[in-house]
Amino acid sequence: MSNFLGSHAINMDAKGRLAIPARVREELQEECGGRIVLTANADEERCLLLYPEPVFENVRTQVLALPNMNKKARRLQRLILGHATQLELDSAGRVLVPPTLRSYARLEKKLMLIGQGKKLELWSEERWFAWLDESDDDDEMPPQMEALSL
Amino acid sequence: MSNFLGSHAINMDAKGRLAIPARVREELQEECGGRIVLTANADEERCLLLYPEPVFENVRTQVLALPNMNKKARRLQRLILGHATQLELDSAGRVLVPPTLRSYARLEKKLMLIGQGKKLELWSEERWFAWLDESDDDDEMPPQMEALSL
DNA sequence: CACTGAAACCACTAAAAACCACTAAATTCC
DNA sequence: GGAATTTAGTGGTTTTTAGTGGTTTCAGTG
Repeated sequence: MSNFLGSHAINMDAKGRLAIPARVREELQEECGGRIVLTANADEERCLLLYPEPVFENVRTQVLALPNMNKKARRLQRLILGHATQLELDSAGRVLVPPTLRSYARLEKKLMLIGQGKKLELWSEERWFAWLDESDDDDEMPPQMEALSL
Repeated sequence: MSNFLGSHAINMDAKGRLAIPARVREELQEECGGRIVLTANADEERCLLLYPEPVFENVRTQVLALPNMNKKARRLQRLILGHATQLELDSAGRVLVPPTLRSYARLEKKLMLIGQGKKLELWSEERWFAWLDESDDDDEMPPQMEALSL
């Protein structure tokens, strides 16, 4: 099972292609032969999520199974399923990010790729740094988190 | 079973024809030989739903079976059944959207086609982006959704 | 019989995908 | 520590395919 860690600054070229860092590329080759799924993040942060294809299968199944007469559930479905795109790395180890995803996450040239265990997050560099500066007074801590000792 | 994913920006021409993106077109050919049903969405979002014909058969059966002394149920029946139109792709892979459906969903030139698993949603681009920017404070989260780890 | 509107057909343009070559950076060996 | 070799990253070019728009033909209607 994959285990993506660390953050990488990467550039997207004029055609919307972005070179996956070599380290990450190796992990992806091993895990899924370079077959990945890129989709939108469901919460309010406008970033993209990059899954190895077999990992996304679980996500897809879970999201499809939600009761879709509920408004929040429909929103999640539209965001996750409605943006999910299967992609493959090109001969140089790059992926072409579809225009709809590019504009959803407001991606321009400078991006950040953030390892998050079974998946990676893809942010516009600007938004990533802005998010780092934010504080999070509003929400409550789940009980499992209270018990952590890091 | 079909599995529509991802979003596509597409244009409708002056005759009301819209070109189904090649990826989606292939799936539709395989699933139902290009025989599809287009109908209205039942919830408050004014978009259209695009089903492979055999998948719509299930929907039709379920909706017909609803007890229709209830106002909400009657509304659902009128919207879904009353707008359902069977269509086929033309030689160039396009469908002609009937005028009533066009005006129901306020479709103009720029549209978005959104994969939602067994079906696709068709939105006016303007409305889709407006919906994306909405927040959804009002409704409650179903328990299955609380438990998700994506 | 003429006219209107829709549907099928056909041709062209533009965009995407695959291919290829170069530059820059890092690592290794002398 | 410096030079050489390998590898990562970048950009451009060509080829194919997808998308768009117009034209003709057929059917229905006044």
